[in-house]
Amino acid sequence: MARPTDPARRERVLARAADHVLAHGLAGLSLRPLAAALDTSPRMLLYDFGSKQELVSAILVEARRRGAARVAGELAPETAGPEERLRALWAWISAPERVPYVRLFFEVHADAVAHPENYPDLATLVTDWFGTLGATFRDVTEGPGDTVTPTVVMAFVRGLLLDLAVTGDRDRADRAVDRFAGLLRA
Amino acid sequence: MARPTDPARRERVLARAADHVLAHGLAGLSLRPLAAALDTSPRMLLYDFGSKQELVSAILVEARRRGAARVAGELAPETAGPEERLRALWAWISAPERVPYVRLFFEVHADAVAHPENYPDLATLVTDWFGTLGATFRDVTEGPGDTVTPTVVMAFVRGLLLDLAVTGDRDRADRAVDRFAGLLRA
DNA sequence: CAGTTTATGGTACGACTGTTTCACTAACCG
DNA sequence: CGGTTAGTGAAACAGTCGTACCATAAACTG
Repeated sequence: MARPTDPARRERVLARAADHVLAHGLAGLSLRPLAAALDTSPRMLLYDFGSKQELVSAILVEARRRGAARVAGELAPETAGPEERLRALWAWISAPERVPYVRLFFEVHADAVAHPENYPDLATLVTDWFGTLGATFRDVTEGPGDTVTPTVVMAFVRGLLLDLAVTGDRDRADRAVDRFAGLLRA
Repeated sequence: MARPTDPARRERVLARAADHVLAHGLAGLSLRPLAAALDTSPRMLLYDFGSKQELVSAILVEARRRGAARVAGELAPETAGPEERLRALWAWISAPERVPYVRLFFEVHADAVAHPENYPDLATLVTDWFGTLGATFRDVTEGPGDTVTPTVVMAFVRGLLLDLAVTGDRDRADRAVDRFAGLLRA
């Protein structure tokens, strides 16, 4: 034996690569500029990740991991009613700090819709928000196996997020949340 | 003077190019394969459109033109209530024939969110559905200047479209429309 | 016919892509 | 020390990209 491997180095590079993708998007990603921005070389990226495709996968997993880590802790005080929880969800997901994640979310999903063969397990990625959201909106729900309520809420939130991301009209978006919250209460 | 120009040829190529993009997406588009699929040459594509960027713009305009031409005629029988019109809107936009347009819509918007500088007038593209939809949902509206109602409806529809496109779960999507229609009525 | 303009083919340029190969250094074990 | 393995730099490979240049054919006017 000799010179033990250093797995932490790969993780450091991965973290900075995820930062870069969250800041600049996935579309134009290529190894040489990415390596330059990360103070490394395309040689090392392939040494650590095998191929560009595997690097991208690792970046997406990392981005998803970061998002999931936060949604668990910061969301859903169980006490309030569904209307307040919708507002909390919207406030959290539409906050400026979340913009990079939202951008990446839409980028990946748009690409997945166009080329599903590259994303074998993406359908589950959409539906597994329902685990947390089904719990969050349990009392508006009709039975424990109800997937329709989270579907409705998430469809509205995602659609409104896209609207906000494109138009930047936060005022109109916030008022739309008010209106939708009113519909939920009635 | 000599040999008069033939503007119809450019339109023929554009129509077939739009077909190709609607079928295969914008992401991996490049001139040589596109030209091959269209029985022409990259040389001629640039001769007709000036640059790839201008070609893409023309294709997007053409795709949008086709979609707008249909939505005017096929939608919104003014007689029915808002619930029926929502169902009609959903049935129309989620029909299998619309899948290519929906795919392209999400692809363009995702790219626009990541790189807004390339789409100077995209915000209007999102909001001008409100002209037609504001008319469609006029009676659920609070006054003629109300943009919130169409925002809510379109957010729900777009988000649910993305869900359907990714998961393919039409059953759950249709039931979500039922639920949302119930909320609108109440 | 000559003259003029549109349309087209072929080709090459420079830049960029992901990946591979070769060489080399750095760090560890016995 | 020698031996072994991890890490790394530089360069090259084979390919694609958008585009520009040069020639030439095709269709028209006078």
